[in-house]
Amino acid sequence: MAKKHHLAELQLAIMHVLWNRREATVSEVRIALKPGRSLAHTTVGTMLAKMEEKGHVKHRSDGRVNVYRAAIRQDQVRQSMVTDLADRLFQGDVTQMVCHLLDSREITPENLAELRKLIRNKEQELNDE
Amino acid sequence: MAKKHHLAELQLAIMHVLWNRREATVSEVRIALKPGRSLAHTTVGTMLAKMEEKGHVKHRSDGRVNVYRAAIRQDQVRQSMVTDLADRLFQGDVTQMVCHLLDSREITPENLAELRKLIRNKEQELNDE
DNA sequence: ACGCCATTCCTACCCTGGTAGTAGAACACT
DNA sequence: AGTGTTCTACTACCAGGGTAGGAATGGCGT
Repeated sequence: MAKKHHLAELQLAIMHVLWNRREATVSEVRIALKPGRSLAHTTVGTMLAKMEEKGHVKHRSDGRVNVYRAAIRQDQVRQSMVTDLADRLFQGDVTQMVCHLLDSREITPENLAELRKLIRNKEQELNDE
Repeated sequence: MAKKHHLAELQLAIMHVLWNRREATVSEVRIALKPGRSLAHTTVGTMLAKMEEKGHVKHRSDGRVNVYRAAIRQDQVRQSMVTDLADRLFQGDVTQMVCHLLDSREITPENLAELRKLIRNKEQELNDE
């Protein structure tokens, strides 16, 4: 039942690394973060430790190296954070939110086509019950 | 140019109060927050002061009472926070985000109809250039 | 006139995210 | 064996959100 997975900036970035490759050491995470974010090795390590306390990641020891992996799924986090924002910012009004989303960035005709399809499917689902 | 209006939980709640009524005193904000959130008078005052430093709200003095009002528009905040989340969580993939949004809560057929219309308008816009 | 009440201002505190230094273990090279 | 690198663990520190207590002030009821 949708625990509040509230991941902050850096934490999300780290999770993305972990979601992409199944496992990663501190160094690997640090390297992966490199473009755009130059952190000390220890910083990444500390962050991972904190995240482990919260249950976001797990680790196993391989020799003297810690290998981390995600302990929560990307869907769950996306789900929970999107829902959260929809509530906090739009009082749950999905339409409003999509509206802002469409205004917020460049939309290609392909995007719109996809969205149309998405909605059609959803309508189908509703009818099937 | 889309400043990062990153409003946290309580701050957003306060802004909502200020957006709904054009102006409010500390007490009024406190009362409005009451269902679900019982804060000391001073807490609300402190928060408003902090938010004023950041330029989120302004105030004028009416007698000995401070009357606060929003200094940023709801659209701006919505825009900036939605965009931000889309980037951080979906690398900017709007379709993905809408997809999660549709799964995240109860959608009525009316919602879907609205969304369809929204997309149609958007497609129209694109064609008009 | 005097004590009570509401209100602001200032200060303090705790927690979390983010950042990193320092110490110490383990290997690796010469 | 000595020096350097890499890694973890521990500790520290700052900023910001959130929370509130105490002091000061001015208004109000009786």
